Amino acid sequence: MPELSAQPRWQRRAVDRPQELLQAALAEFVERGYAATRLDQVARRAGVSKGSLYRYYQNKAELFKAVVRSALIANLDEAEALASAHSGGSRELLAAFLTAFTRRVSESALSGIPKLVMAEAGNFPEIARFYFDEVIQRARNLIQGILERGVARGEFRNVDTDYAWRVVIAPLMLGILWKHTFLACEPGGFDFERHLRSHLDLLLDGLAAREA
Amino acid sequence: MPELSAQPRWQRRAVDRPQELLQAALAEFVERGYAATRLDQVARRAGVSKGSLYRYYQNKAELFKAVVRSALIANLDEAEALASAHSGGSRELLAAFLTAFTRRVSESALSGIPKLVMAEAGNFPEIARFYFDEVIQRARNLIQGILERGVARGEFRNVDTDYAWRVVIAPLMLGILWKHTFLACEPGGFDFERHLRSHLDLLLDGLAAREA
Amino acid sequence: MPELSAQPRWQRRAVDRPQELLQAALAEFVERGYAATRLDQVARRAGVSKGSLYRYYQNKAELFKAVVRSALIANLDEAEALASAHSGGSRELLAAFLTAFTRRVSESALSGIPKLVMAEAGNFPEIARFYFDEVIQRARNLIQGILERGVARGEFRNVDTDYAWRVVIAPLMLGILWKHTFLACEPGGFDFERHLRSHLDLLLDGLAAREA
Amino acid sequence: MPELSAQPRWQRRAVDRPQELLQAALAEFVERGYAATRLDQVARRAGVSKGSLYRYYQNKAELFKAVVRSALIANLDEAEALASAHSGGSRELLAAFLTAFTRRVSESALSGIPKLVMAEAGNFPEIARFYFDEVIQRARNLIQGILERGVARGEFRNVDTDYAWRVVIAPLMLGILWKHTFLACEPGGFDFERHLRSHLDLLLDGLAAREA
DNA sequence: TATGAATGAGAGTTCATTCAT
DNA sequence: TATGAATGAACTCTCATTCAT
Repeated sequence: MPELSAQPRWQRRAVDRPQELLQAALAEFVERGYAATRLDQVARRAGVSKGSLYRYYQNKAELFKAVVRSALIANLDEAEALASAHSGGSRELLAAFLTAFTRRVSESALSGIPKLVMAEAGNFPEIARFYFDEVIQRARNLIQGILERGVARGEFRNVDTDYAWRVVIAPLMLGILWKHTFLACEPGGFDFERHLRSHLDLLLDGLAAREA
Repeated sequence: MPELSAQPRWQRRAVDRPQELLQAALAEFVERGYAATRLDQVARRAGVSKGSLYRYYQNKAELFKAVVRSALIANLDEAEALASAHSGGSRELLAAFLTAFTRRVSESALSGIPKLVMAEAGNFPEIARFYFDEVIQRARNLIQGILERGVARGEFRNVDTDYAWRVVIAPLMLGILWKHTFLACEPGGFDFERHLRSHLDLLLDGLAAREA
Repeated sequence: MPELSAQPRWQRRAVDRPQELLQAALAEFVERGYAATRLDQVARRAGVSKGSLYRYYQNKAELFKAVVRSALIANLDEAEALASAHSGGSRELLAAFLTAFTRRVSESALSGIPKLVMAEAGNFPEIARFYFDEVIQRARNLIQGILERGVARGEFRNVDTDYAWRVVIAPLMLGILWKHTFLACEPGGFDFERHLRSHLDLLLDGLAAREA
Repeated sequence: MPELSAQPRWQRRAVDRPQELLQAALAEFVERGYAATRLDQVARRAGVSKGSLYRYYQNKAELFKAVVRSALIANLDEAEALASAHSGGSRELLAAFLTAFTRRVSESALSGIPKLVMAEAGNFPEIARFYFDEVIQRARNLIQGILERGVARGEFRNVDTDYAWRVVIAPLMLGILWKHTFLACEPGGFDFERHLRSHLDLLLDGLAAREA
């Protein structure tokens, strides 16, 4: 009675497959970069055969794009949600956003994505564009919005918001970079919290001593 | 009949070749990343045959390291020189340094190196370490020194200099990133001068509005 | 329309492939030596693509070692079996062994292995050592054992068995050499049987005329 | 007065060059085999530039042939000389020849040549043929002549001289082989003198015990 | 449908040979 | 004439992709 025997060996979790593949691929791509990533290894990590990959993704480049897309999309919604919680002062709002983002970077493996995008932008212009449109632009809208609101309300000085938003964001990117590039070189490790505090301190109050 | 045999098929240029090869390789590596760069293409760009590369560099990895090393070494001395010109106030000193660095990034092709290092750090730990030791650490000494001097002289607030130096540097890195990753995505281009002004403005005076 | 798509372009033969590859490689290595053997050619001879070789053997050197190992191992057991058939006089035993070995050399393609090992010993010390340990030493034990037994039983003169075994073996090696090096040069060909008879005749009774 | 200055830097010893090159090449070819020998290395060993090689030998194959030829020719005359000293008994003559040859093998670097020829015979049929004609055939004439003379004079048994000569020679070849292939594997080394004694002992008197 | 053996284009690398100097 | 930089064909090896099973 062959029919009686339960689930056929494959199809086990055909539904979860894409997710598992994306996770495995994300890890490998972040670890080694696009070119140095072996599909063989991705498949092994996901617990499937190399051939099966091609059932879900047309080829390596498509897999890569899917990885980036899916990783970003997961994050975008949360960021947006955060942004709409705009009660309170602009100062607090900005701090809240930067804090939330820093937490995320320090904790999640997803922070590998920005690094990946930067590294492969030359070979994948569409990825760069996608990231720019979906991440950078949204971040810009968010930050610049906060800045303009703050200026309008008299909480912030009248800064050049068209460019200032990048300066605001820069230490976040540096944090990502540090985590993925120089962590191994720092003997004492890197304290994200302290970095955040330093960032907020300088950003809000500047370096200059105030005369009494 | 001198005209008969026109110019020779190739020339012996043992002295200049290494430099030419490094330049060609730098351009290709920055454009495509390590793995996607074809030695064939590097050679063609330098105007030699693929085999000639191997007279000067043992293999692809060595060529890569040589590219990074030579590009960095050229820059380090100047940075150091700049640092020793320490007359004047700390505020001016800091501004001078950031300005000089921004100019360099915006003008020279060498700014591709940091991006390259970040992208390949995972596959070339020694390169990451080298960059960290020779560039990052020097920059840290420089910046942190200026900060501490400024604090000591009462020109700056008493900030956490152990971490603040990274915040100071972050917009420079973002500038590099922008140039090499997102320039093509920005319809209006990127104005390094304005970015610098914004950076200095925020860094020195902060966001917060001062009460009268 | 079954005729439309004729036989498949290739077949999966994971079980037989290694053997087929070894055979093809053996032939090529013997014919040309290690360095002059092209993997391309080995693959073609085995009826597979170049890339397939690498599924079964890590690289050329490993393929070479596998060839030598597998060729030897096949033979060793038989030799051993032969040796244990030690009934009868020592004279007959020695003759039986030399005869069996000569037959094998004259008939099998495996006799190319010793020649190969000799030729490549300089570049593959491990192969030389492997051959020495697995073949030469066994042969020595076998022959020297027969000699000592013969001496003990009064069948042989009291010869220097520590060195004599090599003299006993020498004409076998010469036979191998002849087959693989000078066969084409001998207009009348080479008669292994006659060589063997000559060998046994001289070995057992020597050259010297006996006085009545 | 530029003419006054003594010998121009090259031409130093243009006459000796070929000899020096042959020596260097012999050493390299014996050490590594034909294919693995680098002309670069040969040139360096001879103290000239790679390009200069081509002034004396058309290409690698020609150099190889010249090496073999010159190495052999040096030896042949001596062997011939030895052969003509045919006073005394056949037994002594044979012993004298084998002794002389063994000495030569154990001492000179030229014994690498036979090994080289055997190894490369497949790729250089002309070399094999040359060696066969110039060395093997002469050796055969020599040995077979001694054997026939001995038989005719009643000093030797009536052996099959057409094949016996090879059996006589075999231990010499084995000696060469041992020196160049298995020397490193023998912990106690290899005593050529003892090998020779064993050879002569067995060859002349055989293994068989004589009944009283 | 899942597998992984088989493919084959293309990469890095080597080196005999040539030729500008 | 001697040199060694430059060449380029040819090789080993890799791996994304296909397809027989």
